[in-house]
Amino acid sequence: MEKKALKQRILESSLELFQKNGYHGVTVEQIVEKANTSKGGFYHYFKSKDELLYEIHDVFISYVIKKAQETYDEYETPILRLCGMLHSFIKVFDVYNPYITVFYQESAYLQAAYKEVINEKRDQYRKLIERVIKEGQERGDFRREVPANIATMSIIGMINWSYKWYKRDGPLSIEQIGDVFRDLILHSIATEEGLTEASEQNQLLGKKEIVSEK
Amino acid sequence: MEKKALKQRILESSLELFQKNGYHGVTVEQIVEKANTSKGGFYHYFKSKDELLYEIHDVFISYVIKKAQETYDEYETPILRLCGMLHSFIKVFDVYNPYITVFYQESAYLQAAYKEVINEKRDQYRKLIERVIKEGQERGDFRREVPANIATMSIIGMINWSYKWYKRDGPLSIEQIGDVFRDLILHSIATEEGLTEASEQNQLLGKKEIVSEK
DNA sequence: TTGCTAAGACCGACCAGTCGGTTTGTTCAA
DNA sequence: TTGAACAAACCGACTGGTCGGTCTTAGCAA
Repeated sequence: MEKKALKQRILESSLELFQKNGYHGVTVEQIVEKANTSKGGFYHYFKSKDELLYEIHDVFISYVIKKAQETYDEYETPILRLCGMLHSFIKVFDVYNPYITVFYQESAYLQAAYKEVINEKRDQYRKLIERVIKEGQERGDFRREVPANIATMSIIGMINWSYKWYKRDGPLSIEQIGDVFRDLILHSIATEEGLTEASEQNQLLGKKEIVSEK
Repeated sequence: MEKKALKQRILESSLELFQKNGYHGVTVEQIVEKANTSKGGFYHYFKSKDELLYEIHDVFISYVIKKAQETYDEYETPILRLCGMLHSFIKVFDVYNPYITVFYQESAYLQAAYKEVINEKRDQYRKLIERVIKEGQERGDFRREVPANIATMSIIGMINWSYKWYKRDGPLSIEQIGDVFRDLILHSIATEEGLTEASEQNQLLGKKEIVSEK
């Protein structure tokens, strides 16, 4: 934590500390010390500790939305779009890992005004996934009897929860986990036709299908 | 909050407040006021605010484990066991709703010693589900190519996440959600044979299959 | 009288945020 | 080229308020 711009240093230091001790388990004093600066430096860049928390939230959710939207635009079919979004979101876990923990653990402590902004964006993300699923149902790729909103939340839940157990240095790589998630999700909502289409398309893109070891 | 034993009143009051404002967003003073007692009353029953948090965690996770174990013992086949455990866990959301929120939101703030005890129990629960899945794979009910540990965490994640969006007075009943979850999970991990077996058995137990509206 | 339960005034540590200041960088007139 | 004038970046001692926890006292049942 040295040469970078001070604001960035503060963000990274706080993130690391928040992840370990929670927002309320960390004092501004500690952040300032880890970032190698002072109270003055901190309050020069942030109006308050609350604002810092908000900024962490906003950086993260904005990035996730951007990635999802890009993926949506990149592909044409619901299946490819869904797989792509899964893939991109899973990958965020590697890069933005500390952000994620703070995002899901501490959002309760956002001030009301900030919380509203974040919830708005969170909803935007949800709606994009739901849209992909609905389009897939219309096209016959996904089973129509599954309520799209519940399916959406299931998928989001399944992935999001991994922030609780996934460890970068654990036995499972993020790619492995992503492949299994894709497999599970496709099997859970795709129709027969959708499933075969999916395995064809994913083969084209060089994505691994999970297979029995023996 | 009146007639009941004071300890229970304190628990319920704190739960309600924690759910709304988070552990650190609530003072002992507020708890005491809502429970219609005093600091003296509070510290007579709890060594500290931390201990109260621990007790909330413990009551919840112990109940969940007990229910899961009972369900395991009640049924014979992996499919019935899994469906039963889903059902019982989903139902906990209605009864123990405030506990769940606190459990998943505030466990970061448990003191190290307490945290260890809770993690131990949490693991116990995870292993029970994983066991059912592995037994199902051996029996040919569940697809063998799916890693049991990831499947377990997917299922847990899917269900757990619903504490973030499920509302008791929302448009979706807990039974509806549970039915959809069961459908999604079975489709995601069951084999062809497992699926047909599941629909037969669930029909016997009077559980609804989800169907297209039109 | 004894012993459990509870009341509530009080304490002291802790911590977000302030404020008067210094240092560093930038601009521009002479 | 210089250095005066200004501004932005950064420092850290201090404060005011908050809140978990203590302690003395009081009610009351047995």
